[in-house]
Parts: sequence; C-alpha cells; structure tokens
Amino acid sequence: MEHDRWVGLDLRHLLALKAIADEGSFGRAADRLGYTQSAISQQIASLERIVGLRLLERPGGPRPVTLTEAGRILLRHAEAIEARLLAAKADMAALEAGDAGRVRVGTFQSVGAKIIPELLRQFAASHPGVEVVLTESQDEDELLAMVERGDLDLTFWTLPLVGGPYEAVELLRDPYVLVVPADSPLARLERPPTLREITLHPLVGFNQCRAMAHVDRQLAAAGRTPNYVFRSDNNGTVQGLVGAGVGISLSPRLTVDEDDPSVAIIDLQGRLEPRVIGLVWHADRHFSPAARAFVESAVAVCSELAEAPAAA
Amino acid sequence: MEHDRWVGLDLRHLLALKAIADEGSFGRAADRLGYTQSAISQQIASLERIVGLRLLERPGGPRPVTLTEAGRILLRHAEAIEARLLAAKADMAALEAGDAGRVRVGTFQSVGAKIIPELLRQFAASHPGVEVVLTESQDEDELLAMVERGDLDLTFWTLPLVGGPYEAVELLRDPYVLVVPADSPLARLERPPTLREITLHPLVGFNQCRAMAHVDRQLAAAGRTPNYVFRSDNNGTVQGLVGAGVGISLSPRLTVDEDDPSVAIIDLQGRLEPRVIGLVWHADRHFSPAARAFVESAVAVCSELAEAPAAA
DNA sequence: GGTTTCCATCATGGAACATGATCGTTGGGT
DNA sequence: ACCCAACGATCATGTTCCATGATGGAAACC
Repeated sequence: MEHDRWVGLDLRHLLALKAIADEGSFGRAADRLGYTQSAISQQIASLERIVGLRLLERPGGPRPVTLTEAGRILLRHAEAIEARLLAAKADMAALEAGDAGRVRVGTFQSVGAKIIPELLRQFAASHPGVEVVLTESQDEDELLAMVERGDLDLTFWTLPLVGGPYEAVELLRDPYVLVVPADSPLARLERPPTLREITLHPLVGFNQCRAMAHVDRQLAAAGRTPNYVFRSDNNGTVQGLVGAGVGISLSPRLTVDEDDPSVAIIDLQGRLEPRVIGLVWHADRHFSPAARAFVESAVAVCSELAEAPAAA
Repeated sequence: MEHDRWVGLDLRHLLALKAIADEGSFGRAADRLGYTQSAISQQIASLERIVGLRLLERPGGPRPVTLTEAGRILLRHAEAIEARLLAAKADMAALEAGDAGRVRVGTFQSVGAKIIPELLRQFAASHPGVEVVLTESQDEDELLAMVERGDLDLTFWTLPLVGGPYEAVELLRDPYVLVVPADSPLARLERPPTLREITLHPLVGFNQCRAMAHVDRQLAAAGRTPNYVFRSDNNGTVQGLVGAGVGISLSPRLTVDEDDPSVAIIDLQGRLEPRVIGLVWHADRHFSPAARAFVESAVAVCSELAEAPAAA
C-alpha cells in the first residue's frame, strides 16, 4: 500500500467533521472543540484534500452546513473510529489504575439479593487475587451507560440486549410469581390465576425497572391494563405491602422472600415470559482475565441456582 | 469529556506501533514506513506519553523489542482502527470513481453458469441505471481478499464464512449429484449409491475449489479416501471426462449440464451435505443502495431457482 | 439596502516533527 | 577479554504544518 496522503490524516479532522455534523456550522463546531472558526475551516479543507472529495455542502449565508453523501459515509467511519478510540482510552486508564486484578461490576437490586452473595463467595474463594467492585443502581440504563463509558467492566442486565457495542451472556431465566396475602382466595386456587384474574386486583409494583416494564408490556399485549395502587423501589416494601393486604404483586422469583409467612407465592407456570438475566460488557474493550473469570463464575453459579430454584 | 492529550494522537503513532510489533525493531519499522529510526523512536515516546503507559519492552542490544500488556491491548485497537480506516478509504475511492450506480461483484465458475445469467437479466431489467462489473476467479479466497481490500463490493462465496470483517446472506443450498457415464451400472441402481460405492470408482474432480474441498472433507469424515484420476478447473472438461468413461464425478447440481446425453445424473438424496452459496460483503464498508438492490435481486432469483430446481 | 450570519482566505507566529549525528547498552564473535 | 555489530535514546537543527486573528465575499432576513 502506498504511503499516500492518508497518513496525514489526524483525529482532529474526524472530530471536526463530527462536530460540524452535529452543530450544523463551522463556527459552533469550533466553539465546541475549543478552536477558532478559521482552524476548523482549514481542518475540513485539509480533510477534503486528503479524501479527494467534497464532504460538506456550504449553502452560504446563515443556512446550516449539510453533509454530502461522501461526508455521511465518512462520518459513520469516523464515529466508529472514535468509539474504538474511547474504548482504547478506557482500557489504558484501567491498566494505569492497576486493574489487572480488579473487576468493576454493575448490579441492580433484584439481582443483588440472591445471586450476588453466593457468586461473590464462590468467586472470592476461587480467585483470591481479584478485587470485585460493585456498583448498584436503580436504573439499568445507567449501568449500561457506565459500561459504554468504561466506568464498568461488566454489568448485570435484563435481556434482551438493546443495540450498541455490547456483548452478553445469558445467566438464568427468572420466572415471574404472583405474591398475594397469605389469606387471599387466589392462594387456594387449584390452577394458577389467569392474567385477567390478576389484573382485577389492585397491584403493587416497582418503579422504573426493566423487569416491571417487561411485565407491563406483556399485560398490555394480552389486553390487560394493570391497576397499580402503589409502586416502590424496594423489594421489602413491595412484599410488606402485599402482606398488609394493599394489593398483590407480580414479581420475579428471585426478588421475593420465600420465608415471609404473611404472603403466599404462586407459580404462574408460564403465564408470563420469564425475565432473562445476563451479563453485558463492551464488545470493543479488552476482556481482562479477571473479567473473564468473573463471567465464568457467574455462569456456573447461576446454573446451580437454576437447578435448585426453590432451595429453602 | 476533557480535551485531553488524546487529541494529539496521530495515526502515524498507531501505524508505528503496529510496524514495530511486526518487525520487532524500531529501525526495521522505520525502514518499512519510510522514516528514520529517530523519528520512530520519538513517535513511540510521544505515544507512550499520550497513553501514560510503557507500550514496548526494550531489552537493549540486538534483542527484539516486545510488546507490554498495554501495548498488546492498544495494538488490537490500533488494528481495528486501521481496518476501519482502510474501509473508509475504499468507500471514498469508490465514491470518487462514481460508483453510486455501480456494483462490483466477484463470482466463480460454478455460480457463473446457472445463477448469473438469470440474475443479471432480472437485475438489469429492474435497475436499469446500475452497472454490474463481474470479476470471475478460480480462487474464492482471492475474491474474499478483493472484498477485504475494497476492490469488490460483493462476492459470491461458498458458506460458511471464515473469520473476518464480513457479513453474508445465504442464497441457496446446492446439493451434490453424482455424474456417471450414461451406461454405468451405478445409474441403474434403485437407491442412490453409498459413499463407499462411490469411492470404489475412479473420480474426476475440480482443482482448488472450495466446493471440492467441501466434498473431500465430508468423504474423509466418513472414512473414505477418494481416488482422483483427473482434476480440471473446467466444468465442461470434467463432465466430458465422465462421459468418456474416465471416471465419475461428485459435482454440485448447478455445475452440471443436465442435457448431456453421455452422462447420467444421480441424486444423492442427502448422502452429502449440500454446499451453501451466499453473497459476502465487508461489514465495515458502506452498503450502497446499488449493492443492496443487487443482494435483494440475488435472493429473489435464487429462491426462484430453489423452487424450480430441475427446470429443463 | 443595510445587517447579520456564515465560510474562505491570507499572513504570521509558534509548536511539532523528521533529520542526522552521537552516545550508552547489550550480545555475539574472535 | 576484547572488539564489533545492532539497537534505541537523545540532542540540536531546519522545515513543515497548524492555529490564530483579521479581512473579504456570499447569501438570506428585515
């Protein structure tokens, strides 16, 4: 391959293109990047000279700059390169911080209660040199954003995966159960109640939680509109409210306390699709041995959990 | 995100890292890239200053330079970025050449005979503005290399796909048939002959062809060693040799001339896995509307072909 | 037609870079 | 033990490239 003009290409060129595409103006792009308008103008001129094609359409006057066909195509590559560069930066930062023996993992409440303790116990025993840093959040999307930024190496996640530069592994399927007051007539049925029977009762649920959205989506698809009388972010609160007779609750099995005598737990036997819990990581980032080991441990622990789902 | 020292990163830095990793020496890397050793040394120093980590282990003396852990990780990102950059370059070159209405497609003989004519006819009729440039090669790997370099937009390919930055779509499954002389006793059997019965006869086959390798692999897996008495690159030659009684042939159905009275064609009815023909393209490159249309036409034509496989 | 909002262009000062020479280090050959 | 070859780091230097600030020209809005 010839040593052509492409070696003169600079990252600033690509960042400038992206900034202009976002802002629609050389001047605003310059402000955002901390350059002068003249500098941006020259950078783009240089970039166009390198690729040999006009990348931006300057209509003149106060009208916004638009991308040409070539500009759009190049911009997609530029964004991919920038993303890869950010991944590299995150990897270097992790290495600089001495992360060879550290895994930063994102969790959320319903996974924290049952999976994490056993997983950490086994992982610590089998990998004593690895430090695990947990970050718990109410908002799964925030966890994913942290993975994207490189602030986390892994995060638990309710599958399926949304689009993005991610890879995932499925850990376990967690079926939904119906939690009712211990003296509820629903608890004495021979068969699991139908969705219709369930939605006739007032419901207690969670806030802003992907598992709950999953339930609501399925109810809506079945033509049922749930009647929520209370929402909380805390599993114990939800279960306490059910025990107190405020309502009933559709909860993932892993989130319920099966030893609570004030409630009865009813297997829905497939009336609702189970939620699928997995681990997600950034596809472009370096997969450290410590992270790999953590994923393997998680898979092992969860397959144990799945085989003995209702251990007292 | 802060405007940190990473904006000073230059592609030459990454290319230098890659060159050193390949060559094991600053000096040879400098030669390859057309710089002086001093320049390379300073580039690496600058790169290490940017990332804040030592990337190369210099043992001193004539021993080769090796990558550190950080260097290895960064190198993988650098290679991904370089690959993406090459894809961008290919896209720009294609655009510069006025490829908006052009598709460059790689083919090989066995696909050229039956699929291509009907496909081109239909495609030309439905997309009159698009020019199709065909490149035929005996060697499928060469076609794939051309896709990788950006010399082709699409290529036919015998699936499964090997590793690499490719995407593919399956077009059709082409079963193998046994081609025997018209007066062969094999042609009078009630059932298709077994692999054992086949390999007792001398075989005529193709040279360096993935479809043939596919057959040999399956025969080997079944513990049969084929006895090739002749190989040719030309379908007509192979079939002519069979007709002349030189041997029998295992050929994909699409490659045989069913009107040849000197041979009989025997359906193997699943004794061999069919070869799968698909279209492959570069995952990172821009997918032009013309290329997309070509893929769609190919899928349509091939599904017609699959439904009427033995049209006289 | 004046005004505003753009981008392109120009000359200039400064930073970054490649060069060529030199030095320190290491390992192998004699 | 010695010398030599191979190698990377460093230094001073000349050049190239880039960002700056000011100016000019084009298009739309009032």
